[in-house]
Amino acid sequence: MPASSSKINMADVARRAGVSMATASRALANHPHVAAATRARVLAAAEALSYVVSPEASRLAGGATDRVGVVVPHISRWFFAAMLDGLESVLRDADLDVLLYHVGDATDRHNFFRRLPARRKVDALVVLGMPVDDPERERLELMGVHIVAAGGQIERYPCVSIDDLAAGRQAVDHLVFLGHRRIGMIATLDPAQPDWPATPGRGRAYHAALTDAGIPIDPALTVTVPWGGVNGADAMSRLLSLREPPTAVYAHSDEVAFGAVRTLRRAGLRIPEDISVVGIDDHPLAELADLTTVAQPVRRQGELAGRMVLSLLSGEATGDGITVPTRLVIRGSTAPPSRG
Amino acid sequence: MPASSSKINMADVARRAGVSMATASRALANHPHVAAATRARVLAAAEALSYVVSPEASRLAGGATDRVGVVVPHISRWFFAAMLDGLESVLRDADLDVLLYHVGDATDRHNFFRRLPARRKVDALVVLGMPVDDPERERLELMGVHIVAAGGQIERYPCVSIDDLAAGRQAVDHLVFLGHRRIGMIATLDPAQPDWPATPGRGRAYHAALTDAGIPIDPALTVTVPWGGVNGADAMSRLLSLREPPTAVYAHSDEVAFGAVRTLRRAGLRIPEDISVVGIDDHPLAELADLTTVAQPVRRQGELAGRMVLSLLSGEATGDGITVPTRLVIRGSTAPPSRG
DNA sequence: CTCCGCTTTGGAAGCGTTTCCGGAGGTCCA
DNA sequence: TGGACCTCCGGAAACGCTTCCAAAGCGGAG
Repeated sequence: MPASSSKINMADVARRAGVSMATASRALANHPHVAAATRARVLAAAEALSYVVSPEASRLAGGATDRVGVVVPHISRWFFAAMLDGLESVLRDADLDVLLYHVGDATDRHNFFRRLPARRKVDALVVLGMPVDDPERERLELMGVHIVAAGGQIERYPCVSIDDLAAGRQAVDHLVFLGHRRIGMIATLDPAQPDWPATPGRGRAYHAALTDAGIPIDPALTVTVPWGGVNGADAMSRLLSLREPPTAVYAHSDEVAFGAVRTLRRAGLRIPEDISVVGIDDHPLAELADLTTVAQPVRRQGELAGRMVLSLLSGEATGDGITVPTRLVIRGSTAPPSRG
Repeated sequence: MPASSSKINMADVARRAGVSMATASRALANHPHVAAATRARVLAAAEALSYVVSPEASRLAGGATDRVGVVVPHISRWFFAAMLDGLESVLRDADLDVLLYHVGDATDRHNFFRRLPARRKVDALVVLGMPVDDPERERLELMGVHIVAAGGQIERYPCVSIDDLAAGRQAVDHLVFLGHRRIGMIATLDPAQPDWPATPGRGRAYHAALTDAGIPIDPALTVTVPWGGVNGADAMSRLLSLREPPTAVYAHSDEVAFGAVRTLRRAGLRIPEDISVVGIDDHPLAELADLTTVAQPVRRQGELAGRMVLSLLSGEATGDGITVPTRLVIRGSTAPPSRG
């Protein structure tokens, strides 16, 4: 039992390599101005002793934490989980640890931003699908914490996301193209941030598409509900109870569309013969449900956000943001309306 | 601009409170043998200076990291994400930070366990739905890292999970009770750990239930596929191509069942009139899909795992594990067979 | 041949806590 | 009244690293 295994430190490595601690530190940290041979000797010694630098000591002495925080409003939603997946893979490959923070409502968020930077726990922060206001941002930058946004429509920060307006247009234009003129919309809002419409672009797209097609906008055809499948089902019920129900429905997200489909099926309506349904996201189950949708590369967005963090940490300037493309995926839930 | 705000340390607090650093440290850490008045004075000083102890320094000097790691085989699957959600909420309430590690195949896992404990990055580790072998466990315990398992069938470690055998029986017994005698099973395996059947209990349940009901077991009625919706669809196709297809299907998880449903619908079969389908998990979309399933409290399991970590960290002994109950949820995807 | 400047290395001063050790004062009982 | 013991507190030594400052070695320009 190598009882020493837990006590070896950089001094041991330095001794074994026949150099000073200063040199050992430089070699291990890949600093310049270390002779190749020396560096190799140090690395070999470290390997032999299976030595790893103590993150705490390193950080205390001025190094980086090698940790990045991720702030998520809803951990268990597919969208965020998939994003997190991509993000984590990139960060892990770069030997960075991922600290996960769930931040629900505005109060949570406020507390979070107040406490986190206190003693730098992370080198960078990735904020998924929620806003960051100026004071918060300033505070973080002051403490040397970089910040990247993803999956939201945050304009003022380095950010990777889709173009919600374009995505929405792909969905609604598809319905218009099929000949629908009475098109319902199920918009969603985040229950945790009720005052902040989750995806305003998707709503604007609806109006723009109808206007462009010369279709008058009937406010009764828009229903806004908190995100979620059952709420989507409720929304659809409301739409069905209209004197003149829509012949097609545009849901802001696939999960909501699934709910709508349930309602329609229970009402005995056939999809797409009696009514068309289109969603956004391309949730993995959308394929199984045969749902027409607008696909967005979710995991990829997480990866890109990770890359962004990496370049930020390495001092490179990043562009102001990346917009990833979306793509209409036509499946069996949409068809021309049966009657004019 | 309080330029000093980022430089205040415990010495400042101690000075302001008129005590030594030793006392300040004890007061802040809630140690005994500190006069109440003194403690109050220190706390007030800390508050006034909005001081927070440096985790790095604290750890370096012998404290805890106040971090716990979570190891997950698949971040974006609902099951793991939901578990993570519950876990994070408990841990965050206890002021512990959550480090997220995605570990895919066996190689990943090996590397992970080799590297992690090197320099204690965490006080405890929660392993979600994957095995931990004895050497790994020993190593961790040696380094003072506690370990808790969840969502798996790991018997030898403090662990929270459902009883897979019981859950499977609830599903299959239900089909038997309805009068089905020709029951198919879609079993899954984890693509990342092909040699380690994901949920052996669910398979055993099938055999036990049929045997108890005096139904002979036809190996052709069992199809094993990698986890996932599309694979579930494939499996169902294979089952349908049998000379004598089943009148009911038991899928090891809801996502897989969704795939099966798709295949059945495409084949023009009605559910439940022509064929019954039952899953396990009670995925949020199962309700929308009207799928009969066996519900398990996923988020709750995460919370319980979190509590377990908490008591482990506070030195309390935990029982060897917690088994949470499952519950059959009968929806519209199951019914008696149409013909004997 | 000397001086300048560059690369490479070592010494040592922190970084901000925790905790061991010891001392001061007070209480309680014989 | 004199220990024995306990509570409360301060001094100072770690903890393991990074980096500033200097110094040593060496090549080439003048």
